[in-house]
Amino acid sequence: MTEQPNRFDPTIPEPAWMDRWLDSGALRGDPSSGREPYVIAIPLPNVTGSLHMGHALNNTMQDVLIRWHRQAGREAEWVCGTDHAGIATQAVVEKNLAAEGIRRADLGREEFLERVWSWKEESGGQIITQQKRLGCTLDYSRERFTLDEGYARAVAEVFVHLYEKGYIYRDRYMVNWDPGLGSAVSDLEVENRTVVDELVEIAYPLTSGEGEVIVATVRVETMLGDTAVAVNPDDERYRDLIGQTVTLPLVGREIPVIADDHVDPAFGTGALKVTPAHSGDDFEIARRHGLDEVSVIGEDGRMTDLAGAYAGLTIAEAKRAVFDDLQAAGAIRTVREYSHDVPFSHRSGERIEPLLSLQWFCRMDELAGPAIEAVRSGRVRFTPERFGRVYLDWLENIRPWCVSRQLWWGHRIPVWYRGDEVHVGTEAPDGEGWERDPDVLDTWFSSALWPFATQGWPDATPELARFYPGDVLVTGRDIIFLWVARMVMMGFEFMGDIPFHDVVINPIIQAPDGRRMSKSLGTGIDPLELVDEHGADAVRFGLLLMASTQDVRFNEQRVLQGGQLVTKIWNATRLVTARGGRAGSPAPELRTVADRWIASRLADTVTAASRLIDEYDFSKLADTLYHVVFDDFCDWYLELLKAETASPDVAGYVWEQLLVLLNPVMPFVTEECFTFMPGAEGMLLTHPPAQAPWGEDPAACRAVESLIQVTSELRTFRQSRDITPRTELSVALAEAPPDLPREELAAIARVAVVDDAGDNPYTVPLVAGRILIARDAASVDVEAERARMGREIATVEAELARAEKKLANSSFVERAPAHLVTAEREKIVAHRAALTALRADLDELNATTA
RNA sequence: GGGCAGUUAGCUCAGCGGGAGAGCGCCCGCCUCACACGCGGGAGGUCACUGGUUCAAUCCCAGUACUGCCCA
Repeated sequence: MTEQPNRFDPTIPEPAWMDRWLDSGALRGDPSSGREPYVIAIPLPNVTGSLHMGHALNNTMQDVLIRWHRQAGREAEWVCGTDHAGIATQAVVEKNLAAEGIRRADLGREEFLERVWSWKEESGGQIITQQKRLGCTLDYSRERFTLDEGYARAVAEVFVHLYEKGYIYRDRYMVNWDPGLGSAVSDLEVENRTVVDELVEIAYPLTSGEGEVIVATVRVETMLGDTAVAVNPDDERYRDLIGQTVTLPLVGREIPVIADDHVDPAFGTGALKVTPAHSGDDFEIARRHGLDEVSVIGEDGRMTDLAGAYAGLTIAEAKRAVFDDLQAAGAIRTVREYSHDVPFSHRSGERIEPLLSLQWFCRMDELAGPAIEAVRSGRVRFTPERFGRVYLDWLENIRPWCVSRQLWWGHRIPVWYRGDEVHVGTEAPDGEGWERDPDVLDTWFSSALWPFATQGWPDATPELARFYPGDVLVTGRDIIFLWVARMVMMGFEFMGDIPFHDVVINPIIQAPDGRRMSKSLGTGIDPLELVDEHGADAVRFGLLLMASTQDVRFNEQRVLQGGQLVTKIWNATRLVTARGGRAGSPAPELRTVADRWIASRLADTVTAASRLIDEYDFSKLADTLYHVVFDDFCDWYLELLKAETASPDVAGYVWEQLLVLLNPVMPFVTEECFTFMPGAEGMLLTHPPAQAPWGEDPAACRAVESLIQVTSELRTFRQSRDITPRTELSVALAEAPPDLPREELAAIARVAVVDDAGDNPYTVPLVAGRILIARDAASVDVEAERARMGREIATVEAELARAEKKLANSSFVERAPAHLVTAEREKIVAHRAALTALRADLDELNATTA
């Protein structure tokens, strides 16, 4: 064993420790070990991604869990890998190509995909390396990619199965068309933004020639595809018109006026133009009434042939032209500004174009049933609990999922066509002339299979048998619908069981100013830079401290606090070993009150830490460990050890246990320190869990609490009288708590315990009782002392008055619990005694100096 | 429009029926034989507002005002 250096540079040993953990084989879960598995599937990062603050927190939380349970003897498997991330990855490669002046279409599908694969091999998956820097003990040996061969087989299998069950179907239906992407996207990939548009009122003349109906729209160009005008059946203004027809201006089509409850009489004129092919709401109305669906806008963002004279124009051009023509025809009534919410694509940021398109959908109702029941029954539990409600609300109102995407990078839909024939299967059909569906599946379709596809499904592998279901999912609330709910649904459908029993929602860490942390806003903070600066342990600790049940602003001070703990751990190790503390020994004998106290504190901490892990309260866990190290172990126990009122073997034993407890949170410094403890064997990574075989010792705790209280009072006394810490005070403890450990007090507070504090001593009141300090009359500043005593007396008088007032309230005495009433009575006795003593002191002071 | 959070010390956050806590910052002492990246002492809060329940409310209930997020 080498000697422990004076100072610790956290960044130096980190890579070495990661290598040792990897070499140990302990990160690879062994399905044949016979131990109870503990499995976490990581929220798979995009292969294009790099580690941001959200990942850093999320991954640290998981690493704490996996390390804790690994120490506890569970067969730990933390599933590792990346997502092919269809849109994001394709976009990166397209951007690189654009720099060379090449477009995707120039290359063709095959060659483009080759480029994507080679990009993936060279530049993808950087995040895996970054996870190692954070100290994450993922099973890197089983790293998976959602587009690797086995995974692709699972995806095709799932598609075919769902198709055969009738859940997956192809339909021409209203979709969210993302013009920037040139693809449909799901409802979940759309966000509403408030925009100001021009609301135009257009007059549609009644075909009968008697009057007109005025409709309002922000999408003038879509009037070319109108197939009805709808009014509310209860709207008096239009009651007579229902059943009549109007003639569509510019187009000349005769379209009916229909009644539908969905129409809001208060909006616009109360008459709604119905464009089934280009509005979700209108589409619903049209399906209810069997109206024609006329698509006037195509997937290329241009007007179709059905738009007649406007065919080929872009949407913007058509908008202008139609408006001008309506104006010329005298059909425009009013134009005004109108603020409303419209959908935008999460992906491209462009305004969504709702249109009819032939796509693959998955019906979700049946799949949702068991997933709803799992959470309702508590088999799957959310932390914080309220997110279970969010999950249920969505599943209870679930709609079909558009699973096809018009991209190249992804799982190609396993469907082949030949004329009117359709073949759905994991393999291409026999025979000539079959063409495969060009579309790929929504990336979330494949990530929904993550918990079992990573274990070899559909093959019956040993891993699948042991590592499914997993235990915990730790993730962000933004993907409760996109991912969590779908994993539960797919888990039931294909494994017949839940994928995990706990879902822990990690908070979102905002920028220090409260804005979102984002690269584009320039508000991002790179966790790896923090690791460079402060070390991974400090960053992990700081993030955990920030991890409450609500969103928090990033606070670098928490990372600094982690850095302080790292230093403290380092130095405490030096002291413990210098005093002869060892690791690897059996539980030692407790010889002193200090020993009994720290043993009790350890027992308490082991219990608390275990409970906090079970409750996923990482912030409290970090805080608890911080305070037991700083306050209990270093501030008091090590001081008592230096004063030789505690035992080195106990110090060594307790410190080893504390290092074990701290290890899941701060793996690097604890492993490093452990190596400097004589007798230490192996790594903390696989060390047995912390033990405190003595249980709690309330008597020792009370004694040390008295010691701490009296010591603190004496320190305050010194400070207020400008008495240096080195000056020994003579203190009479006659009225101090009887269990106050005197030898310890003498050593730690630098006092001489005397029987008689002489004439006219200082009185220091305690919570219960008081101590007397001998006075050196020569050093007294009489005026200052008189003032201090006056303040002291006033404080105690106020306390006394408060207690008396409480007891004077008969309702309190009658209704409050007896122990509280008793406590107040005892306070009165103590306060009166203290007052008597203080007043006597003051009289004495006045008398001797008069 | 519906829902969910939040409003506590200068800052970031805990606490959640019986006398307000932490870390940092601030002020004052200490180079005390592990640590000055340290130790000790201290100042600093009508716990957003208004009502209600209770012997007792920062904590429970109702409402108001802001702030953030989700769904439509």
